[in-house]
Amino acid sequence: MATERYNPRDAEPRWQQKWNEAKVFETDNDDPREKYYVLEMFPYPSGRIHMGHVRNYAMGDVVARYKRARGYNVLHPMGWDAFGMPAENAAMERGVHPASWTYQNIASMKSQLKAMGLSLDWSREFATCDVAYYQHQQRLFLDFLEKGLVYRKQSKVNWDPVDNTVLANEQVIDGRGWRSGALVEQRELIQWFFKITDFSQDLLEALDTLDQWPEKVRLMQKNWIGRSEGMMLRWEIVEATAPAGETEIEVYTTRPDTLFGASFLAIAADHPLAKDAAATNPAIDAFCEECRRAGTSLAALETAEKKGIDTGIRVKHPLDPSWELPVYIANFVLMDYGTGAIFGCPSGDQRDLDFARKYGLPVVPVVMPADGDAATFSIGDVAYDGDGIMINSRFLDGKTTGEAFEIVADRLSSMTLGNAPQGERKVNFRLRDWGISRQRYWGCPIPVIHCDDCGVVPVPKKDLPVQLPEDVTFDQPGNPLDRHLTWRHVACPQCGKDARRETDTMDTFVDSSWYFTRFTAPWEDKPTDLSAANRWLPVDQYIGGIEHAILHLLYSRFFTRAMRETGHVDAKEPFKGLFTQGMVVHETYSRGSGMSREWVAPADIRIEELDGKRRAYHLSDGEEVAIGSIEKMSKSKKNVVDPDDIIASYGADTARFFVLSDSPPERDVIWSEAGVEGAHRFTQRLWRLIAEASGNLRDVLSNPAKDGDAKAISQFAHKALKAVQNDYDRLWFNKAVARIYELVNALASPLTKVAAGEGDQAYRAAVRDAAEILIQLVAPMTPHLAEECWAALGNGGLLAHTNWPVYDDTLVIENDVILPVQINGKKRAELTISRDADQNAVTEAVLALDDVMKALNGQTPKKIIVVPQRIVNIVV
RNA sequence: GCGAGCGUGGCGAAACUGGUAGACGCAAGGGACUUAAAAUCCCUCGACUUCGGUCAUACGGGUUCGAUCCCCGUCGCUCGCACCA
Repeated sequence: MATERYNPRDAEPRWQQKWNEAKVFETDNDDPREKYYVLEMFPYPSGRIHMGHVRNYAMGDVVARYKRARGYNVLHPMGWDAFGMPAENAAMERGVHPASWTYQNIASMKSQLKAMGLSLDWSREFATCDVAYYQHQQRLFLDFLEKGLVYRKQSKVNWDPVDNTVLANEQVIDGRGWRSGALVEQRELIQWFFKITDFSQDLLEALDTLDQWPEKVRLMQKNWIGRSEGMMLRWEIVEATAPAGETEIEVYTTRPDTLFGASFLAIAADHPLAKDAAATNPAIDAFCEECRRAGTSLAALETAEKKGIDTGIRVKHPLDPSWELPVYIANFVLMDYGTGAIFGCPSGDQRDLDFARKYGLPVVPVVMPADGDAATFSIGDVAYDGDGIMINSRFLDGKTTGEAFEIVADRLSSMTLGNAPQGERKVNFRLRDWGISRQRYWGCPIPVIHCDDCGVVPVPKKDLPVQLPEDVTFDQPGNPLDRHLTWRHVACPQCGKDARRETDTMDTFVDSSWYFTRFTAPWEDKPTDLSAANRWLPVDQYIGGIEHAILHLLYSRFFTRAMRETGHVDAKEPFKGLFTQGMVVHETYSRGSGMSREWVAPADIRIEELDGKRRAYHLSDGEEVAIGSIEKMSKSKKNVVDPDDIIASYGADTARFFVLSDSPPERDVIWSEAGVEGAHRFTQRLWRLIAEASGNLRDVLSNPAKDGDAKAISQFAHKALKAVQNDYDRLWFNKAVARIYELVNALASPLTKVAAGEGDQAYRAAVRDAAEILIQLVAPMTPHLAEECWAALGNGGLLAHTNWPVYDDTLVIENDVILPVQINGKKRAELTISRDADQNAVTEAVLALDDVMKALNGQTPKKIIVVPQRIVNIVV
C-alpha cells in the first residue's frame, strides 16, 4: 500500500483547530480532579519568538500534555510581560505609540506560538500592560503601603543628564549611558522601595524547603541574601579629636575575636563623620569626591588600589581605654553595608593588610592556624583569615576563634558606653530593599498623590485605576508623564487642594512577580480569587532560563509573602518545582577579519564535507566562509535560526522533537541542520510505519501478547512505557527520545509484517497495542503527528482526550535474567538463569560455563561474589 | 580572589544506589533497490592486536572482589559573586 508522506503543513493546523473547537486545553477551576499547575516564564513581546522560546515552551508543553493524560486537572496559561523600555525606544526611534507597538508584537508572537501547537489555555491570557491587570497591581501596592511594606527614601541613582532619566546598573557602560553616551551622574532621588528585607531571614530559611529547585539557584539566592552573624560595636571618640556633637562611631564586625589585632577604623566617604571632616578640610573633601566618582564607573574594572586619608579623629579601644586608634576614610568601605564603618585588623583581612602596609599601620597577628607556632608565626603579604588559635590577645590567648568570639561578644554586651551597651550581637544581611521607582512612561503608574499640605496621599481604592494617558509624546528626553499637560494635576483626595500625581512608574519586575497568581482567576475584579489562588498555588513546575535565578525568582517569593500578609493568597512559596533549561546555541560563520569581519547567517551558507573536514560556502557567491565557535544565538553574530522558517519547512512537531532530543534539558543544545533533518526523518518514519500497517490494524482490538512470537513485542512496548513515564516525570526528555527511537526500531519489522498481511489475529492485536503505546509516548512531544497516527488506526475521538496507557507488570518483569560473569573484575561470560535462582544455583551454573572453565584453567576460585540479578564476580 | 558545576568515540550523549562503558541520535564508510538520483532498507563504526586478547571515561594516586560513579591531589573549561567588614 502506497502511503503519502506526512504533511505537517496540512495536519498541524487541522489538529490545532480541532483542539480549539473542543476546548481541550481550557481549564475549569471547579474540576475536582487533582490539580497540576505548569508554567513557563512568560515572554517579553519583542515581536518574534526565537528558538529559546521554542525549547522552553516545548518542555512545558510536554509536561502539560503528559500530566493531562495522567488524569490531572492541568493549568497551563500564557501571557505577556509587556511593559518596559523597548516599547519606549521604538516610540522614540519610529514614532509608534508604545501601546500599539506592544499589542502588534503580541498579536504576531501569539500566532507563532499557536503554530507550535502548545496546549495552552488561551482564555486566561493577559498582558501586564492591560489596565485590567495593572489596576490590580496598584491595589496590591496600596495594600502593601498600608501594611508598611512600601516606603520612600532618598537613594543614589544613575542619572543620565542627556536623556533625563534614571538608568539601571546594566544600562551604564563604562560610566556612560548606553543610549546617550553621556557621563552618568550619581543623584540622590526620592524613590519608592518594597521592604523585601523584612523577609530576609524567611526568604533564606525557606530555601531549604524548595527541594525541587536546582541546588545552584538556591545557592545563588543564599549568597545574594548574604546572612552574616556578628556584632555592632561602638567606639568612643577621643574628645579632643571629635567633630562637634559626635561622641562615638559604630562599626559592624563578624570577627570580634580579632579585636586585639585592630589598628585603625575606616569609614565610607559618605559616612556622616566623613562629611563633617570634609566640611572643614579641603583635602578630605577632595578625597571623598574622588571615591564617589570611582564608585560609579570603573570601580568594577580596576581592582582598585586601597586608598585612604586620616581624618584626625581618634577612638579608644573598647577593651583598653588607653589604646587610641586613628580613623581613616577609605575607598573600600561601603556606606550601604553594615554601618559604613569598620575596624581594620590587618593580620586577618587582606584589604586591611594592604591598607596597613600602605599607611604604615601596625600589623599584629592575633589568629594562627591550629598547628602553628606562636613564637614564630608572622604575617607577610598575605593575611590569615581562617579559624585557629588566638595569640597576642591578652585574656584570649590560647582560645579558639569560636570561643574568643563568644567571650568578646559577651563581655562587650555587658559593658556600657554612655547609656547603651558597648556592643550587641547582630545578624546582618547583604540583601537591600527593592527600589521600584522608574522615571518612565511605559510601566504601571504608582498610585499616590503628592499634596503640599497633606504630603504623600495614597490614591483611594475607589479611584483606581490610575490609567496611563494615551496622548503622550516621545520627541523630548525624559519622562512623558512629567510634561503631560493635564495628567499629573489632580485634587488631593484628603483636602481637595491642587496636588500632583506621582509620575514614577513601577519596575517591570513587579509585573512579573505575581502574574502566575493572576492566572488562577484572571477574570476576578479583585487581584485574586482567594479560593482559586489557594487551589492552584504553588506552581507545580515552573520552567525558564537560569538568568532569572536571582531577581525574578526572589522578587516573586517576596511578593507572594507580601500578598499573603495582605490577605490575597495563603501560599508562601510561589514555585514548588523549578527547572532552568539550557540555551539553544549554533555555529557561527564569518568572513573577513578585524573591522571588516562580516557575520553570515546559517540560512545563507552551504556546508560540504570532504575527507572529514567541514567547509562552509556562501550561497550567493560560493566564496568560502570560516566556521567559528558555537555560541548563543544572537542577532549580532547572525547565528539565529527563525522558528517560523523551521515550522514552515519541517513542521512544529519536528522543531519540538529536535529541541528536546540530543542534550539534557538543563544543558545547552546545539541547533544543527543535520540534527533537525534527523528529527524530521523520525516523524516521517513513524508515520510511514503506522500508516502502512493501519489498514490491517484498524479492525483489530488492542491486546498485549502473553506468549507466542508477539510476546517480545508486547514486553518491549510495556517496558518502554514504564521507562518513558519515568523519564517524563523527571523531565529527562532526551532519554525519553532515545527510548522512543528504540521502540520504533523494535516495532519497525512487526509493523512491516502486518502491513504485508502477515501475522495472525493475536499478533496483530499485540502490534496494535504496542503501536498505540508508541503513539501515546510521542504525543506530548509531537502532538499533531500523534493525533494523525491515532486517527489512522481508526480511533475515534481526540488523542488529547485519551488517558495515559497502563503498563502490564507481568510483561515488564523478566523471568530470566542475563548475568554478566566477571573474573577478577573483567567480563568473561554471560549466564542466563531464572530470576529467582538462589546463590548456590547461580554459583554452580557459573562454574559450569565453558568460558568460565576455560578462563579459570583449573585454578580454584578464592571467592565468588554474587549480586542478585546484577552480576557475578569470580576472584582468583 | 571566593563559590558552584563540568571533563566519556569524529560529534551530541547514555550507563539506576559502586556492578557488562559507549544505549539512542548525528556524521562517516560499505552494500541493496533504481536507467539515475532522492527516499527507504541492511551492514560497519573507541584505539591497538600476533585475533588469544590488551588498553580506554582529562591526568596522577587511593579505597573496593569490582570505580565514569566514592576519597585525595593536579590540569582544563563553564557559570555565579566579587572590596559585604
